[in-house]
Amino acid sequence: MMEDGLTLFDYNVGLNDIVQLLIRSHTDPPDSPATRDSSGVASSSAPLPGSKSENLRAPVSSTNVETSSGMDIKNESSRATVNETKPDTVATSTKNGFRSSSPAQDTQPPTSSRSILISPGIGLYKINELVDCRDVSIGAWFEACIENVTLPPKGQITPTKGKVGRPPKRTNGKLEAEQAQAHGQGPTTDSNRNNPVLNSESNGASTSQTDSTTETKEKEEDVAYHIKYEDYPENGVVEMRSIDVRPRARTLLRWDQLQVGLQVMVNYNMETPDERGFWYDAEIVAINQTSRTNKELRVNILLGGPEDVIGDCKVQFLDEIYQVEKPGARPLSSADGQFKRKSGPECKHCKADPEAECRFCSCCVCGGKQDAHMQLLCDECNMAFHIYCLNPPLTTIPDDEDWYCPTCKNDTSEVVKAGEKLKASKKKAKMPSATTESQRDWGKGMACVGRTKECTIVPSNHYGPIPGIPVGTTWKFRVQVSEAGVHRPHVGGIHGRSNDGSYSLVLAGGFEDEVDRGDEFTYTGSGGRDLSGNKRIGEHCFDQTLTHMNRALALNCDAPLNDKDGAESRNWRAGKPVRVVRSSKGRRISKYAPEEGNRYDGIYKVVKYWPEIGKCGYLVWRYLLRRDDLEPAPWTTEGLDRIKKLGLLVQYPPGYLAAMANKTKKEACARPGRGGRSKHYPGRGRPRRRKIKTKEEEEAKEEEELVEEEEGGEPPEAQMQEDAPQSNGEQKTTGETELQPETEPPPKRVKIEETFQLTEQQQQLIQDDTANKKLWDEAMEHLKEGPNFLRKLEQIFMCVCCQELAFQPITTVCSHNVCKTCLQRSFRAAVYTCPACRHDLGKDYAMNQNKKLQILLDQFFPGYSKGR
DNA sequence: ACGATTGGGCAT
DNA sequence: ATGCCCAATCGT
Repeated sequence: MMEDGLTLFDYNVGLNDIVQLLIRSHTDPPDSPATRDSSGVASSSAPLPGSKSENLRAPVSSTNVETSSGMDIKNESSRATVNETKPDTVATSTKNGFRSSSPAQDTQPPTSSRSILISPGIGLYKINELVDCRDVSIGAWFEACIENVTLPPKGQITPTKGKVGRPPKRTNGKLEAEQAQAHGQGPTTDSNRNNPVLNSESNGASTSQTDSTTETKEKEEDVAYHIKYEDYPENGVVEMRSIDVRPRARTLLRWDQLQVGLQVMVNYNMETPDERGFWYDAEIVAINQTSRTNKELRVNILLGGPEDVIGDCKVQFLDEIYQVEKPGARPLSSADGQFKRKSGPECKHCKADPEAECRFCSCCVCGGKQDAHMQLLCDECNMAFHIYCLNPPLTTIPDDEDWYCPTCKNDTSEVVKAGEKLKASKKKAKMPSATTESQRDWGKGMACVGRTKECTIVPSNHYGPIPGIPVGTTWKFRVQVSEAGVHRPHVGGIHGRSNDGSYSLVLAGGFEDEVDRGDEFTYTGSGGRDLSGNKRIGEHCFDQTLTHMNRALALNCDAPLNDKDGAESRNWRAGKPVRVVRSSKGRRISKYAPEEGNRYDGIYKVVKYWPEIGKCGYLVWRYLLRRDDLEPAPWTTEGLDRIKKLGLLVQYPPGYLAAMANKTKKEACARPGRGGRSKHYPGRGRPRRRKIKTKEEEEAKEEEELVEEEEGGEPPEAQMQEDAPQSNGEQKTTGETELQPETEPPPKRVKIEETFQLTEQQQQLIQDDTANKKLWDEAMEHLKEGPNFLRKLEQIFMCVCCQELAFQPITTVCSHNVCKTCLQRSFRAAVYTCPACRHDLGKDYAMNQNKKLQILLDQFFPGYSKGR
C-alpha cells in the first residue's frame, strides 16, 4: 500500500518490476473519527478498532484487526477498489451470501392455511398461489409462493433494489456449477460488472411475453407482489414487480410440440452448459434431429431485458421443456401438488445429499450443511464458512458488500509496505534458502553478480568474432565474457538457439572423457543433470537429448540434422562458426586451457556429432570441433607473440584487484555485510568507499599495481585498457564514480603493432565521408593497433544520447554523430540543438542520414543495428 | 513467466 | 577437496 508522500522508489520498485496499483477511495465521512490524517499512515499502522468508520463499513476487517494489524491494509485496499469501480446505483448487496444447506431441506411443508388461495382484491395472483418469479439480476425463474399483494404509494414504482429483489441464488446451497454461475454469468455477485448486459436491470422494460401481462389489466404494473422463494426461505419475503411474476410452469412440452420461434422455459447453465443450471425463458432457434435418439435443441436464452439475450445455446434437458404460462392461467396452490422442477447444479462431491458433510458445497471448515443463513461466501474463492467456524469467529453476518475468507484477502505477506521489497518470486520460494535458516554470507563473490555492461556492437545471435576482441583475450570471470559479448550466457556452456545454431561455447572440462588437442576437441552437450533445488550443476541422472542448446550446436554442422545417430559434415568448413572460450577449469583435462580465467580462442566449426554413453553412464551428445580461424591460436608461438604484442592480460572487473589486495591485507577488517554489498561488482561496499574515498583509493591503487606486477610483470595499463571504452558511460549508471581512477584508461605504454586491414571500399568510403574527416583522421591514428582500432571507432562514433554506436547516424553541421531516432526524439521534445554541443540546428533541420558512415559501421560491427 | 544452465564463494 | 546453493542470463 502506497502511503502519501512516498514514491515507488521507497518501495524498492525497480526498473522492469511489474506492480499492480489499486486506487484507494476517500469515501470516509468527513466527520468520521476514522478519517485518515494527511499522512495516511493511520490505515496501515493504526487500525483504530472500534472506530465508527471501520465498524460501519468493514465489520469483517475490524474483527480481523484484533489478530493482525496488517490485515486491515488488505481489507482496506480491496474494499476501496470495489467502491471505486462500482457505481452505488447498481444494486449489489450481493455478497453477504447466506446459503441454504440443501435444496430440498428447507422446503416448507404444505399446511392447510398455505393451500388456501386468498384473493387480495388487486393484482393477478392470489395469496398462496404458486408462481414463478424472475430474479432480475440472474434472469432466471424460480419457484415461489405469493405471500402478500400490495399497492405501493401512488406514483412510485417498486424498485428492485438491495436485498429486496435479491436473487434466491444468494442463499442457495452453494453447489459447484452454481458458484461458477455466480462468478460468471450469474449476476448475484459483484461480478455483475463483467456482464454489462445484466446491469441494465430492465426497469420497466418488458419482454414480449410479459407485454400481455401489462395489457390485461390496468395498473397491474403498479402492484407489488410479496413472495417467498421455495428453495430459498432464508431470503424471507421478497418484493417483486408484476412482470417478474407469472403462474407456475406446469406443462411439459413434447419434442414434436416444439417449433422454431416458440418461447419456452428451459434449464440452462451459463457457466457449464452441459450441466444442470437455472430455468430461463428461451426462444427456439433450431431443432435438429438426426436419429430417434440424437436430438438437438438450440435456443436464445432471454434474460428479461430487451438486449439481454444469450444466443445459440444448446439445451441439455430436452425432456424438461416447459410451456410459458400466461397470466390468467388457473391458479395453483400447494394443494394442487408440488409442481417442482429440478433446479440448480448438483454438487459433484456430495451429490446434494442433505445428510452428507461436504466441504465443497457446504461449510469448508466443518462440512456441515446446517445453518445455511450463517454461512458466508468468500468473494474470492467462493467457499462457504459458518461464521462460527471462522477463526476468530464472527458473531453476526457482516453487512458490507464484500467478504473474503482468511486465506484469500487477508494475506499480509502480499502487502508491500514502505521500505519493503516485492514479494519473493515463486522460484525463490522453492529454493532451499527459503526454508532453511542459512547464515551463509552470500553475495559477495562473482557467482551471482549481474552484468554491468552489455555488448551492443553485435546482436546476441551474431556468428563469428566479436569486433575488437582478438583471439587470446582473457577475462577472469564468466560474467565479463558475457559482457564482452563473446559468450553471453552467464552460466551455461553453449550459447545458441535451438532453431538457428550455436554462437559460442565454453570449454570448462566438465567431462573427463573429453579430448582437447587444441585445434581440435570433443565437446559434450548439456542436460541430463538434475538441476532441482536451484543447483546449477547436479549429478547426471538421465540421458541427454538433442534439444535446446544441443540441437543448436548440431545445427552448426554442415549436414542435415539427425537427432538419432548424429551426423558428419560434408564440408566441415562450411558449417556455422562457433566462438570458443577455454576456461581455466578445463586444465583438469586439457593442457590448452588457460592458467587463469576464460580465454577467447577463436572460431571453430562442428565437424560431426554423435550420441554415446559417457563415463557418467548416461547417453550424452558429443561433438567434434575443429579450429578454422586466421588469427593464430593462443598456444602457438605466433599466437603468444601476438598476445604479447597486443598486451593482452587477464582482465578483472573494475575494482576487483584492489578489493582483493585490500582483502588479503586487511583480512581481519570487518567487511560490509549482505546489505552493504554492491549491486554490481562485489569487493567493497559503496558506503565504505565513499567515506574513506581519497586516501584509501590511492592506497588501493598502489596495492593493485603491486599485485599486477607480481602476477604478470606487465605494466598495469595493459590490463586496464580493456575496460576503458565503456567505462565512462557505465560509471554514470552504476554510481561507481569513486572508482574512476581505477578504470580510467591510462596512457598506453604497450606499443601494439598490428595494422587493422581496411578493404579498398572501406578506405574509399572513409575518404568520402568528408563530414567526419576530423574524426576519421583521429581513428586512423589507431589503425596500427589492430583490434584496438575497432574499439576506438566505438568511442568516436558513439551517440551521445544513447551511449551506443550511432545507428542511422546523422552527422551534424557541428560534426557530431547521433542516431537518427535519438535526434528525432530530441526534436519531438522541442529541443532543436545538437545533443553533443548544443549548437542550434534549427527547427527545420534536414536530418540526412550519413549513408557512408552507416555502411562503414555496418561492416566493422556486423548487425549491430539489430534490436535497436 | 519459466526452464535450462560447464559459476563461483563459502563452509565443512 | 568436496558439497551446497546464491542470483544471474538466455531461450522459449
